[in-house]
Amino acid sequence: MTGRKTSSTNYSNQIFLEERCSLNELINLLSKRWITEILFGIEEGNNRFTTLKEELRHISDNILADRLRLLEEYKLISKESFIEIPPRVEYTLTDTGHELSRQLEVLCNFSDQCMVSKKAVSC
Amino acid sequence: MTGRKTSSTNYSNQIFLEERCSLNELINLLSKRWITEILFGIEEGNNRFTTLKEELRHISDNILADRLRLLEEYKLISKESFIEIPPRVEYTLTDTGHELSRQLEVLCNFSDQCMVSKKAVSC
DNA sequence: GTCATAACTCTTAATTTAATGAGTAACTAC
DNA sequence: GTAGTTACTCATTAAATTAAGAGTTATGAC
Repeated sequence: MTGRKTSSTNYSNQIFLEERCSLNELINLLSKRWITEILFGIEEGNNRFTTLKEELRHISDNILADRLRLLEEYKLISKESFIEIPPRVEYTLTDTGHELSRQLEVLCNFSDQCMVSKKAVSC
Repeated sequence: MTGRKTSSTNYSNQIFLEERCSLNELINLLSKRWITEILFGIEEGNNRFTTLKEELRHISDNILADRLRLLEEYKLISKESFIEIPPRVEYTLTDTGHELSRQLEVLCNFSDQCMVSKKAVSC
């Protein structure tokens, strides 16, 4: 999870795209592996680190931690820590998070119909 | 552009996600760099390799070729080749492609409002 | 005193993705 | 006969992303 090399063409191209359209910024976030499932999981009330980890059986700890951090940074989820031993932390969707989730469900219906098995079929 | 290693955890996790929800397959496609801009470009009538290359100033040839191939494979665009010298090839959106483009515009409005400068603001 | 627990962090290694730069075909204009 | 055109392909290198595995902290249960 070390930072990017901001002097690379790779980086400046990403910036070019994000400046052209904020959709590219959103897609860049959504394309991080596991992130949609984490968002949907939290929406459905699966709101803790360990239970999310159980649901998404193959995710590794550092990735889950990173994704939760990202979602919080983008204000799509918020985090509440309870001072207990062992610690308890709960995540919930923000209003923006709920709105995104709703939009993604629409897109999901589209992909269900149109992305069957690696190739689109006519809608 | 060589193939993936299908025995990796990286690969099997991607499959796990795509089987969980087809949205992940769609996002995986949309997350390929430049692909949304190519889709929008073609929608707006910028329908040739060279002109797309000019519009997206920093894209490299092999990436553009790969993205066009992908979009065609997913039946979001179709390709017409004219037997001329120098060759001429034109791309157009399929019905599915138009529908996707429409859906992405909605998502784009969302991201315009909510992804201001790397961090979401309340809607 | 050893183990378990939750929610993480850190380093390193494997894998995937994107970029660079050269090359191709077939013809036209100069 | 040299350069220019379009729509590509190919091999190599650079960079980014993901995964693996160990470590942390404070406490309660045994």
